[in-house]
Amino acid sequence: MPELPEVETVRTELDRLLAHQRIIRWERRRADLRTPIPAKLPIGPVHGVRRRAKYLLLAVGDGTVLNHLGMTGVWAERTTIQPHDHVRVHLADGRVLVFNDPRRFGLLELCRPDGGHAALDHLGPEPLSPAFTPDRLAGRRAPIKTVIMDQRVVVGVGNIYASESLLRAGIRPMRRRLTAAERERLATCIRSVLTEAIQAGGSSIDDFRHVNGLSGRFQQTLLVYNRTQCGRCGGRVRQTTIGGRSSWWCPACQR
DNA sequence: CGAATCACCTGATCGC
DNA sequence: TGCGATCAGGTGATTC
Repeated sequence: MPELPEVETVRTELDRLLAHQRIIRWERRRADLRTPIPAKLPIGPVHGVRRRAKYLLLAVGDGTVLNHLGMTGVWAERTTIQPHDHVRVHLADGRVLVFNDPRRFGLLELCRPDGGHAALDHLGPEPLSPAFTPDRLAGRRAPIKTVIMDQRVVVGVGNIYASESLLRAGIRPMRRRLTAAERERLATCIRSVLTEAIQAGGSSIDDFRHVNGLSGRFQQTLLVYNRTQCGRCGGRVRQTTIGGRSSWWCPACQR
């Protein structure tokens, strides 16, 4: 479900909520996420919440907890208990932070003592860092949409923002081997789409929610994803399966 | 090695 | 109303 803008939105909110707080207990209600949630997780003062790709890293006490929202993972501050609540994090001030994930593609694990984790080892550059250059999109023969969703090429782009970036860049998702000018345009559009989506608090197509339960606003700005009419030219949007994922594109705006 | 396919899991929706 | 088929924003294993 969540791509970079959604994870970054959650990061900001968790960081604010946990600032100057102390975790006194991790209450594990059910352990069966993508991998089992460890029985023992670090407690103590929260030093901060960082993000790498679509992963969240919570620095707590003398350890770091790695979290991925998968498709349907949501963090919420509430004391009630709901179906699919996997973990309840008890804070020293009495508040409770809950991780809820119906589809269980999420992840909650302990990082190595050095703060790293195998899941982070082969990730490409952050799209909003100078390390993400257009030449990252060269040298692959797969459809370009599959290439930009490959987390080894560049991180943070999922199905929604891949479609939106390609619409903005005027490139059809099934195209292979782009020209240098097209790679340049696409890299620029990936950055602008993600930046604007972060500013809008992410997109809530289905399950994504802020920590306070509110929806993102960027879905109002989407031009092709899950649409029948192109938000740019008004023409009919085509839907095709690429790399096993539903893909939307505009034959008039994209070549 | 890269590319393509599938599996993981629950819930919502659609057509009959 | 009920039921089966299909699909959903991610990732990783497997196969060719």
